[in-house]
Amino acid sequence: MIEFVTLGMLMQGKMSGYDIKKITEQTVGIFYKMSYGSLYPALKRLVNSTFVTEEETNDSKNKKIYSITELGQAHFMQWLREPLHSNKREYLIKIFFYDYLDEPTRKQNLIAYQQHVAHHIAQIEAVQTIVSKELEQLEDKSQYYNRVSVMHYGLHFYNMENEWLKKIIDNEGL
Amino acid sequence: MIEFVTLGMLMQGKMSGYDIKKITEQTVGIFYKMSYGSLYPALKRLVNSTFVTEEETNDSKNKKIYSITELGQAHFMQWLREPLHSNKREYLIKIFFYDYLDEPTRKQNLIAYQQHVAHHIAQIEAVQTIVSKELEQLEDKSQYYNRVSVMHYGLHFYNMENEWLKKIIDNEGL
DNA sequence: CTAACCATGTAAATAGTTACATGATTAA
DNA sequence: TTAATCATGTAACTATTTACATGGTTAG
Repeated sequence: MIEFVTLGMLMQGKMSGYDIKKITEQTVGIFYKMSYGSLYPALKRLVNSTFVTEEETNDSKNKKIYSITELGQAHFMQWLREPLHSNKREYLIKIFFYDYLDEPTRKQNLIAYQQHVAHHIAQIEAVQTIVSKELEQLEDKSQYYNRVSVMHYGLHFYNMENEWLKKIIDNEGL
Repeated sequence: MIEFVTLGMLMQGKMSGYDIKKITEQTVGIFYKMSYGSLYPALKRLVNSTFVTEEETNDSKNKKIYSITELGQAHFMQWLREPLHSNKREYLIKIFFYDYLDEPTRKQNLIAYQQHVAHHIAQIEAVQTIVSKELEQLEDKSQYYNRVSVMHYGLHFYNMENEWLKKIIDNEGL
């Protein structure tokens, strides 16, 4: 994961490890945390696999500038083209970089993802129907208030995602 | 994390590891994935620390029934009382178990969490103002469409959370 | 009788955090 | 001159996934 975020950040130009972390924080920092303890080893791995090159500045600041290679770009683009899968919010990182992706693939992947979301909504709604019937037969419903509220959260969450996806699929807003 | 989810599930009664996983899937499965590879070692650790006891059924099914001890309950409740912190959706797991928590602490923690959410919203809105000004000066705004959309996602997400929290703080809905 | 489900577990790999360690530069 | 920021890195730890391995029970 961190490798692709790093490659994605390097797509806009060469920079130091420190800068990669700073820009990551400023852009996708709300839902993706990057620590130096994972970033620097990742950069080393990326250099070893020739997806990235390292050049040392011999000026006073002893920093290293990383650039993405053509191989690295190809590797990144391959990852970007793959279908969005919902775990760990990786999809949001990918969508963040979707300006690099061609429109047909972008649309295709977003629609496929939206179908997953729609499926989740249908699933929760089905459970909700069963649960609300079961709750009716109980005297003390308040005993399950928080449990049921978390189920509602799921519904709110996926509905929000669905609305958002609908908009961006049609390139609305901005 | 898995220890507390496990303890939480055992709060409603004794059951097998298999059942713990099944119930976890059925309830918080949308945002928390539990695998046997983490569950069984966790159960072993919980038994070692006397938070849970294990009894073997000597019938045909060779299963083990786990029960939460008083010490385990105290340990779980201590965790539950702690402030909600937003990383990794742990807060949703906690809120799911909030029917076990006393109302004042529940309300206090939810309000504190809502303030974090409000802070995030303010932060994104501030960034949005700067970004939209910067975008105005560019000819090709569409180049940043997806990046900006992900920022909007953040706003939608936190607004959804804020609305949801507002409702459950006042014990509305159900 | 066989497929789906019940049931438990380990080993290796993956991924990442946290704490530590160091030192230069810049703005107040 | 001192606090903040720039800058890089390692080691130990924590947590979890994935794949493998095994075998019993139940419903159609």
